Amino acid sequence: MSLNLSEQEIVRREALKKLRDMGIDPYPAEQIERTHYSTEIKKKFEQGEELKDVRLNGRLMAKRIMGKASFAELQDALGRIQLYFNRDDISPGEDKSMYNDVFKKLLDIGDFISVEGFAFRTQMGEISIHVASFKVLSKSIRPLPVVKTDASGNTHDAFADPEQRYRQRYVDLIVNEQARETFMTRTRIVNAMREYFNKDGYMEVETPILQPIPGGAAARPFVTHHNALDIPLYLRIANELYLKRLIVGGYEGVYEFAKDFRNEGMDRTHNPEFTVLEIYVAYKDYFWMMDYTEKMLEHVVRNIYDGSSRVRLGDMDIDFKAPYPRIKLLDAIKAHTGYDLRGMQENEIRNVAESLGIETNPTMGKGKLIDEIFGEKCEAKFIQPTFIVDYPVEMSPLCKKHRNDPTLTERFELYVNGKEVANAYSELNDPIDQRERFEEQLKLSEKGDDEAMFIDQDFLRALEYGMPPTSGMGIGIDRLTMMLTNQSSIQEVLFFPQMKPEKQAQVSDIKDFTNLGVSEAWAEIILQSGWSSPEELLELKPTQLHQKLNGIRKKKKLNIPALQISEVESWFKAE
RNA sequence: GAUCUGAUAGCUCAGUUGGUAGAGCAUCUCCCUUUUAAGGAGAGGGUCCAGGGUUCGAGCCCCUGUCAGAUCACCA
Repeated sequence: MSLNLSEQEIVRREALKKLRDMGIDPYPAEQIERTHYSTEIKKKFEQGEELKDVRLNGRLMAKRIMGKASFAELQDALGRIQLYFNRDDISPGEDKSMYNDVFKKLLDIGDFISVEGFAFRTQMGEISIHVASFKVLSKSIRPLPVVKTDASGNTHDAFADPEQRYRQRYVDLIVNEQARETFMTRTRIVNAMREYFNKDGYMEVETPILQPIPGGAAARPFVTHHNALDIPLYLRIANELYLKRLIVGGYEGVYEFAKDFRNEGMDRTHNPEFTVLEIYVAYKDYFWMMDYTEKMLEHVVRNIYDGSSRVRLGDMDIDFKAPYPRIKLLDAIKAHTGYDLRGMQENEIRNVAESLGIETNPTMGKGKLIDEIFGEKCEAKFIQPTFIVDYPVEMSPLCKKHRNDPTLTERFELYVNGKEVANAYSELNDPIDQRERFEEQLKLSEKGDDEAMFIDQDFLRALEYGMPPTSGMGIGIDRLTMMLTNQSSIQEVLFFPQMKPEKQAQVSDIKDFTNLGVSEAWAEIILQSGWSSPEELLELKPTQLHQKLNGIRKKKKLNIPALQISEVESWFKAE
C-alpha cells in the first residue's frame, strides 16, 4: 500500500478509520429522502413559510468554526445554503463527540452529509439551517480545490486550469457553478428543440453510427473493423442519407440528435466527436425550412433566456427574433468584395480568388473556390442571424438544383456572429441527377480532393423508389450551445472533450519489487526514489543499480544494511 | 502540422546576476456561541513536468521530450 499519498489524503483516510471506530458507517447503504433543496428553503423562507423539521442532502463545501458554534455550507444540485451547527444542540448530553470530533475534526470539505433542522435568518441576514442532527452519507478522501467568492463577487483561488478542468470535469462541476450552468443550458437547448419538433408531430429516430459507407458529408472518417463480418466499418460523419431513406419509407418528418465523428484536427472549435441535429420534412422546400428554422431558434432562445430573444455574446448583442434577412451567396460576395462571379468560368473565379489574396490549388473546383472566397471575405461580416442562400451546384452534391437557375442549388446556411450555425437544402430527390452528382464527386476525388463524397449505391436505390419533395436541415449543437452560452471554445460545452492520454499513474506497489526478491525496506526506498516499475529498475546494469541504491542509502543516511552485489544480481535472475 | 507561451505544496501563484525553495487558501494543534474570502496564535507539507548538458553549484541558462493554452493552417 505505497500509494504516495499527500498529507491531506492520509489525514482523511485516518478520519475515515476513526468514524468506523466510533461506529459511524462513512458509506451507509440506506436511502435518505430530502424534504427540500437548498434553493427551495431560501425561496420559501423568503415568502414567510415556517420551515421546521426539514432535511437536506448535499456536499459540504465550507466550514467556519468558531469554538462552540460553527457555520458550514451545503451544496446540492440546485445551489448552496449555509448551515449553523451549535455544540449543545448537536450534542445535548454530556458526550460532545458528535460536535467536537465528528463535525469539527472528522468531516471534511467534499463530504456528503444529510442534515435535519429548521430554517432561520442569521444576524448577518443570511437564510440558514439550524442543524439539530446530521449524518455522514459519503466520505471524501481526496481534497477538493477550495474556491471562494467574496462579497463583491470576486473569485479567489479559482480552479481555472483548462487541462485539469477538462480532464477532471467532475471537479470542475463541483467547484465551478458557471460550468454546471453551461451544461444545464445545453440540455435546455436540446429539450426546447425536441419539444418544438414533437409538437409538430415529427418523429425522433436513431440511425446507424457504424456505417459501411461514410456518406452525407465531406470529411475524413474513423475506420474500425467488424470481426464476425470481416469488413471495415466507419464511424458516421453524417446521418443524412439514412434519414432520407426513412422519408422514402413513408415517414413525413424525422429528426435525430446525432453524434458524428470526423478524423480531423482538434482545436477550440473542433472535437473528434460532436453533436448535430438533423431534421427532414416531406412536401417542404428550403423556403419553408428557413421560416421553420428561424421560428424554432427564436423559441429556443426565448426558452433559455426567460422570454428574451436577445443573447449577449462577447461585446455583441444578438437578436434571434424572426425573421432573418436572406441574402444570395453571390450577392454577398459581390457586396463584400466588389466581384460579381455570376457566369464566370472556373479559371476566372480562380483569378478573382488570387487577386483577393486567397491561396488556391489545382484540386479546387469552382464550388470550393467560391466557398473559399465567401469563407475568407464575407462569413465574418454576418453578426446578426442571416440566411445565405443559393449555393453553386458544385458545392452541394445532395441538394436539389435551383428551380430558376440550374447552376445553383436550393440551399441555405444560417450565419450568426460570423459563424455557420445551420445548413439546409431542398433535398435532391431526382435519382438520375443524384447519381451524376456522385460521379462528379468521384472525379474530384480522383483529382486529389480527399474529402469528396463516396457513392452510396443503396441510397441511390432508395431514391429510385421515389422520395417526396423534402427539405432537410442540420444544426451543430455544440456550436449553437457555445453561441448561446457565450463560450469561445467547444471544450467548454462538452462534458468530456477529447484529450491526449494522461501519463499513466504509477501502478506498481511494493509487492512487484518484493516478488523479485527485494527486501521490503529496499522496495519502499526504490518506489520513493522514483522507479515506477520493476521493468524500469532492471533496465540498468546490476552494478550500476547496486551503486545507485547504496548511494541513496548513504545520501539519506538510511539505517538499513548496505546491498551486496550478489543480492542485486539475484533480482535480475528472478525476472 | 507550424509558431509562441506555460508546467513550482491539495488549489491559486511568487521566486532577484545561477548561491539553503516562498506566500495566500486548504491541512494539523490551540483560542473563539450568529460567522461568511470569519478572525487570532503556532506547526507540518515539495520528484520545482521528464531526461540530458553547462557549472564548484541549476527552479532559473542550453538541448530533447511530454502535456496544456494561444495564434495560424484544415474542418463543422
